[in-house]
Amino acid sequence: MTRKGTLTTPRKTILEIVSLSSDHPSAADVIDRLKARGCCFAYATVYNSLRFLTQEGLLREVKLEGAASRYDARVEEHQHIICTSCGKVGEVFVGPPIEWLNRIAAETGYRIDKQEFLFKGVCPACRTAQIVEE
Amino acid sequence: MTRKGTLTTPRKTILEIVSLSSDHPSAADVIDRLKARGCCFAYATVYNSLRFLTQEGLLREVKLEGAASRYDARVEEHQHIICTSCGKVGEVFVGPPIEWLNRIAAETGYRIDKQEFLFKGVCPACRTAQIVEE
DNA sequence: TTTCTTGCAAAACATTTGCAAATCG
DNA sequence: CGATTTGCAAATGTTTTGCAAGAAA
Repeated sequence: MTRKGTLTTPRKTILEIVSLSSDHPSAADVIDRLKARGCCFAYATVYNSLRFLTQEGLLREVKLEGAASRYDARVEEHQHIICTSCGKVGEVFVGPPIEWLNRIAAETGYRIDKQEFLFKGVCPACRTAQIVEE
Repeated sequence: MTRKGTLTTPRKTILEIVSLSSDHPSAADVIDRLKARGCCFAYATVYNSLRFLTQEGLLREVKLEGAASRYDARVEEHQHIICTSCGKVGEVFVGPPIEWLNRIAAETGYRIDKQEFLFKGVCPACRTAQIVEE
């Protein structure tokens, strides 16, 4: 079942970098942080490693704003909320009500297997800032 | 308020193409369909037009699977569900319960302004096909 | 004529691929 | 050894940019 590949040095290092980051780094961010540590792997290796780690369930790929995929070491089911003012990404652990999902399934005829939700709004810090500005 | 630009020929044609499509075409799809009609504008013009039409509220940009942005002439609030088997994209008009949104706002501290939901599952046709296969 | 649009080609990104060399098992 | 993984550079796909020429107000 767990047809594991090897947790090689690049893979282990990249997993560690993402795990220590709370900001959902992109591949480019990972490369920057590798450089900051004084080590560096080929682009292809970084992308391959991120794909490998995602397939193994050790990371989750998330698509937020912007073109680049970002990676999250929190693999538990959760969603994201992004601040339209400062870009800060929050985690959302409150799952959707089952009745709502059932209604969608009934109306569309699709069987629902997975959901990816992205909320947009204003984070607490920016809300405070907005009030001060007025 | 409605600081409108001009609805030029390229813009009008591209809006028409997206409006007549029910499959949320990407910029590349639009270019293909333009060619099929025997007319063709510069890449930049297609991208500019799509951005313009989106800003004017005549189209909506949607990010589904894949790298390319796709465009939807249904600008009313709704969400999407994609079949993981055949890729067919369905529309979801059942909005989320307000209590759930309130709970998320309370737990994250964010003010929620907008949501982008992508459901994944199996469409009716593919579900039938799956049953037949067994 | 002043401003907005278009066309074109090049640039900018994000990501993948092909292949030889290195490493793992 | 045979299979997997890496590095590198080039290719791919998507979107943007710079700028001159053209169309609109």
